[in-house]
Amino acid sequence: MKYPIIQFIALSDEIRFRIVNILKQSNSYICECELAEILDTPQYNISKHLTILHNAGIIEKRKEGRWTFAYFSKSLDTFMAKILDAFIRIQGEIIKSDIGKASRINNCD
Amino acid sequence: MKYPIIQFIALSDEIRFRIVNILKQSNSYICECELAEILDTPQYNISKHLTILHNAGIIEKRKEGRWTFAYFSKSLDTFMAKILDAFIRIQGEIIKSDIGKASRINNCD
DNA sequence: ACTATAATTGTATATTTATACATATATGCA
DNA sequence: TGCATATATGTATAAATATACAATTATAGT
Repeated sequence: MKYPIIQFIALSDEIRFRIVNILKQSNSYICECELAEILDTPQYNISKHLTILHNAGIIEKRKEGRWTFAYFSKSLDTFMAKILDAFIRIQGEIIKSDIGKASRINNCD
Repeated sequence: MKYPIIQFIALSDEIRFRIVNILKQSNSYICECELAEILDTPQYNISKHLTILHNAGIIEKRKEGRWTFAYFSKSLDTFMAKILDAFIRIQGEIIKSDIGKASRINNCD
């Protein structure tokens, strides 16, 4: 792939977009099993989507015991972070609906 | 499609991304046949990709005689325009290469 | 050591999407 | 009117991608 569209590909799937949205808006780290529950999809599905998001540099992973926590990449280029900020602002309320479902969220700071 | 990823889908294809990049960076309107030439792909292919970009609200079309000119949407939400600005800045030189190929470009203003 | 939980990975299938091809429409000009 | 150019569209195929399923690895607790 010659042109830099890897981030757009990563964000062009509904489940992946929702994952990023949850991580970004909640500013927290969440384990795979939690994401599987929130998004109502099997865990192996989340696992594969997280790999795609990670390869695009949008999220990071941290293993802790049995759990793998995902969080919005802190080293992500500021511009890319702004892109997502802007997009979330543009799109308004629709993409906020998942946040409430996250019960066991952990503050990132 | 419940979540607002239509723009990401539109930008997640290499040919479509290059079209948007050409239109955005050159700030001009370009006909389909010209795009087909620049991007070295059949005309019907460009036609279908333009439809997808148009449905995502990223580009506009203007018919003039035999030609259909495409141009970067002026009514596109300012934030979305900034998203693309930022992304182009992030990605640097790679996405500038198509611009030189456009010989018959027309200023948009 | 055994069991349960969490995640990963390989493969196979289903779905989606892009592309190819044929054809149709629309315009401009001789 | 006839012809060339530009675009659009329907359908069929090829390619890419997501999902399902099975199996494996890793960790924690009993």
